[in-house]
Amino acid sequence: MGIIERKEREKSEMKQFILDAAMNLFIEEGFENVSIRRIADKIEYSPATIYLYFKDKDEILFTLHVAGFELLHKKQKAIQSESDALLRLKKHAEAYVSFGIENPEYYQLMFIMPGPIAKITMANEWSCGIRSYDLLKENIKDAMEKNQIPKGDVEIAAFGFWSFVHGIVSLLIRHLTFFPQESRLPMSLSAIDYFMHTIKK
Amino acid sequence: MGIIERKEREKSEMKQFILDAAMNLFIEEGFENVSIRRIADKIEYSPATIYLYFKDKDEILFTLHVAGFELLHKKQKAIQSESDALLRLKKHAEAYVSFGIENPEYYQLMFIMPGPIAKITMANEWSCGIRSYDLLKENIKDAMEKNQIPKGDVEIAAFGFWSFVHGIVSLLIRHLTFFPQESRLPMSLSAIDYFMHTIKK
Amino acid sequence: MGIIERKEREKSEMKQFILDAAMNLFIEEGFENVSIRRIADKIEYSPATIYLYFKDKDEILFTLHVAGFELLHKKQKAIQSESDALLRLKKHAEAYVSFGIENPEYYQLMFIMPGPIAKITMANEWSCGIRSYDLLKENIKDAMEKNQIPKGDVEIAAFGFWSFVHGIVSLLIRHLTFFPQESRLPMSLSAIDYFMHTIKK
Amino acid sequence: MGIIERKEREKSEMKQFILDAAMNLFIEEGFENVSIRRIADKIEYSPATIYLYFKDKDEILFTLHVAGFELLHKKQKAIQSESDALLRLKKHAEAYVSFGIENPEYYQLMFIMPGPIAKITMANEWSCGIRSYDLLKENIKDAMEKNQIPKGDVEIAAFGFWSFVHGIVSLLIRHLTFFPQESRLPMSLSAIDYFMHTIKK
DNA sequence: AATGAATGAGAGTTCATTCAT
DNA sequence: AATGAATGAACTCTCATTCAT
Repeated sequence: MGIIERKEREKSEMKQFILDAAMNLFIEEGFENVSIRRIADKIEYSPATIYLYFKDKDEILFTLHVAGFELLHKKQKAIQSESDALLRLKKHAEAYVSFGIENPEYYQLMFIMPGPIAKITMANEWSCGIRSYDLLKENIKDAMEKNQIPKGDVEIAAFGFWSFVHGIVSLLIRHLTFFPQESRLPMSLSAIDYFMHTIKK
Repeated sequence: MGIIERKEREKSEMKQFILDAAMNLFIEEGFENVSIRRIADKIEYSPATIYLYFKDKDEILFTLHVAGFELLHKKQKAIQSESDALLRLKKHAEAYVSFGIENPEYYQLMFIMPGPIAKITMANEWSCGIRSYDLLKENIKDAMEKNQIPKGDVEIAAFGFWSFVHGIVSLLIRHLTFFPQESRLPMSLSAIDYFMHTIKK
Repeated sequence: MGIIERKEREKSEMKQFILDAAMNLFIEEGFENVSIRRIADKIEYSPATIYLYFKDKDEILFTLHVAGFELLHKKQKAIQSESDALLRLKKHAEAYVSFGIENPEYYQLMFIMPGPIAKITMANEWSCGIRSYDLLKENIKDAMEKNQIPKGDVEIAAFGFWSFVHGIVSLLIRHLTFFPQESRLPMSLSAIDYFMHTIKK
Repeated sequence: MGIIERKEREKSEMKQFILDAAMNLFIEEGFENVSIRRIADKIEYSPATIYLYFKDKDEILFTLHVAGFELLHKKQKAIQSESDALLRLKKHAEAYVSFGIENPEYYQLMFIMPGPIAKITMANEWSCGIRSYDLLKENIKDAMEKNQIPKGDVEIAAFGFWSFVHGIVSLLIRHLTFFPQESRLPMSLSAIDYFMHTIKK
């Protein structure tokens, strides 16, 4: 039994090795420069080897995608302990935005790039994303019930809320604002602050 | 005299023909599949012919880009006549979102795709985008001054506002919501409605 | 009659116009950047127009080639009045080398580039070159007869002599020496000087 | 162990295969017709395969270039044992010229073609050529010191000497003489002979 | 388990040239 | 006389992927 387990452990270690390399390339050189060959060069294996661990390039991207959602979800669960619904909502937004700013390459993969997303929606594997969205809806519902924000259709409010934070990250990632690098997070937090302030009943 | 005019008309028609083909490819096959050759195939001309009308691929993308901004700006100017500041702000949002939903391929080119954006920001040609953003800031300032929305830093409020609508369009374009095609616009308008309702002082 | 003549004059003026443009491009941008389109751009005519005056690109190069020989021949005839055979030989060498250094692009066309030369030898149009070569042989024969240089096979001596000066120009044109631009001519003259000094009986 | 060696041998055989094909194309079709595709066609491999063995086209040309210098240098070292300085100089010339006549395609690559030369001088990789030139200068200096040829500036004399032999080869390669193929070498040797005879003090 | 070798398909671009007008 | 419009053929190079070993 030990042998099989060891083999499996080794296999998954190698997978992780490849994923790390891919993600690094991603960060350092941008999406369009991530190629199988480049990944292989980076880990000092041959391109063919990668195909022993992943069916094709898409599978690599998809796996990274899922890992990204794991990371985001962890961040969001961490603030779920906050008891005040409105504050929790705010922290939720802050966590989301800071995740996006700190991990722009993951964010891109998860929410912006057309290729991987298409694959994922097709594969009905969006479940990992839905989990996070459900958390958001719960928080909104809670805040509405506690009369902290105006009542309304939860689905729509959640969509709006998500749009807001997704918009912040998207604009920043694409450098569509002229905020200097270091003031991105503070500016975003200020925007969230203003928004939460106005929404408060 | 008529001859010159006809030639010019034909030339610009051909240009438009190429642009249309490029845009169609865009919609149908996604950005990474838009190549000079594919465009040429589509219009049943040789690849070399395209270079008679556009300097290179970037010029095609850039032209589409500018045309997109033209379209958006026109939509926004149309609602600028609204005298009530808050309502104007709302209409502004609605116009933006409906532009994005109606012209997803333009929107993608203008605000989502990495390639062209880099070229454009470099080329200091972002001016067409700024024009729209300035309109937004004016409207917000006006609404603040008229005490219709909470006072605050205009820059930040504008960033938040833009994030909100940009987020809506981005999510819809990437099919990250499960709203059926036909209910996208109504859902978006509802979200804007809820948002404008909460922001109102 | 006048009309026909005028037409012909205009035709040959246009030909010269094209040739000048080609040669300029040659000088300014190097051989590989001389294209029909570039020539056309330069003279502000369409590429097709050029084909009204020249059968194809090769004919342009060939014509320039002949013009180069004309220039060289003129230079050589100018020193032919020198009565001392040895001195005449020296001046011959100097004229050749200075022609090459002053008109590197012509020289290239005439003696270095494979394409045009192949065409020319095929077309048996080398006559213009032979004329210059014959002058050289005469001068050598004269110097031998006057006992100014060692007697020997005139054909061989002429070949050696030509090789010497051709070698000088070729090396300089290809920047195979590290002499700075301005000292090329003096260095070449010194080399000729040394050579003529040693050859003197 | 044998496996690795065999693989390496095969790899270098393939490299040589490509180089040979390139060189053949060179000879048969001239420089401007040497393209990656043509090489690939010739060896009946796909163009992409070539990139497994050479980084790019320049590397192929550069490799051929260096091989040429290796060949030339070997020939020159072989006659360096000659003790008489003047005779050594003569043999030097003969070796150079016979190298050029026997390997016209190498010679062209090394000393005549514009493209590769530019790359090489830039890359400061001209060292292989300088090695040969230094040998020449030594020989000339030696002959001057031994009073076998007229004293003078070594640099200039070397330049003149090199020009002479380079000129011979260049003229022959470009078929600018009408010597029949088989009498090229003898004619060249005769020319060297005459030249060495006249230079002798 | 790992890989060296190979490739088809495709990218953007430039060229000399033709021909109807 | 001049040209606008068009093109086929070529260029270098990169990619994801396969397969025998």
